[in-house]
Amino acid sequence: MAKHPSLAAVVQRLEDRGLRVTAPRLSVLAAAAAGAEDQFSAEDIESRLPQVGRATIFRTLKLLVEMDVFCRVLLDDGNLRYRWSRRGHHHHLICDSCGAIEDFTGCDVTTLMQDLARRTGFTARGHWLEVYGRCAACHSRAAVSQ
Amino acid sequence: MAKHPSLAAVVQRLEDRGLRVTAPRLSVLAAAAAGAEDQFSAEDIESRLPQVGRATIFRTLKLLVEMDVFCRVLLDDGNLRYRWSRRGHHHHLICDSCGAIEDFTGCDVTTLMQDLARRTGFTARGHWLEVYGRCAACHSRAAVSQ
DNA sequence: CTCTTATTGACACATAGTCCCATTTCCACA
DNA sequence: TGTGGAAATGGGACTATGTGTCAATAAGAG
Ligand SMILES: [Zn+2]
Ligand SMILES: [Zn+2]
Ligand SMILES: [Zn+2]
Ligand SMILES: [Zn+2]
Repeated sequence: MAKHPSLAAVVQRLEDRGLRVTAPRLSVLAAAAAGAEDQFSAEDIESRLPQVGRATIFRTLKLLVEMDVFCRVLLDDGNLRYRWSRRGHHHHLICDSCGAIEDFTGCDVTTLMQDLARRTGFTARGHWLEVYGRCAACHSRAAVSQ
Repeated sequence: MAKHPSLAAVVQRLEDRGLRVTAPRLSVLAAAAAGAEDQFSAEDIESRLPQVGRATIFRTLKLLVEMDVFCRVLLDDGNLRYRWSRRGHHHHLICDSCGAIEDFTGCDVTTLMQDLARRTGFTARGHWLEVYGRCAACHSRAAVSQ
């Protein structure tokens, strides 16, 4: 599975929404794909694109998040990262020790929500979940160095 | 159940940690208790306490969050609120329509986590969950106005 | 009452954005 | 191929939410 969708697919989705395919938008996509990491901060994009206005960068990030091209990841320290979205409902597993982020689908909070509705009369429309811990790679690394 | 713990209890916890009970700290607690809402922003506190330095307000908020006197609530729009913590592991149900926040204990994400570990080898240390939807009161209000 | 040390306040700086508006650019259509 | 109108941009000011520094102050133990 590719780290991120083809540019053509994103362009298609922009056009489908009647939005323009502009140079700044393409630059942001390129800058997001350029990093070694699969995650990036707004600042990363800014510094990779000094010729693009800051307001435009934030507008574009917001747009691409709305379009589910990128998703936001809330780190344990409260900082925010962006990441190519795997699209559709998913959450993130964030490794404390190496900082890697994995996606995690098959979120089964529904039973939790149903239980909730029964108990409190609150109907959930959505939720935000981030999981912090230690990834498999860091586990084996730790096991080896023991 | 009281909206917030007694001042004496908080003072006790400060002393237990060897921290000083100072006028600014007491003011922040008073300002947090003063609002009509059970939630408040850093800015609310600032505006209620013009005589207290901004840095002190943020330092105090941070301290009280660490002490689990307050908790942070992440709204759907990304804004942050503070709230008297019910203490211990819990999450929030945030009503889209009236903005009310309810606490929700008995979070059973553990099975989810175990499943996760089996599938991905990721061991969860903690998690952050906020639930957005519609509260019971807003449901009945909607039913009446139909 | 006095000493030590935690804490404060002022201010500069940082990050993550938003808002405004004149200018530019895309692109549908003639 | 040209062009008008809408969409998007860039620059700059502004906001919210913090953090870091440091000299001055004050809590509270003895
Ligand atoms: Zn790791
Ligand atoms: Zn989910
Ligand atoms: Zn409500
Ligand atoms: Zn939980």
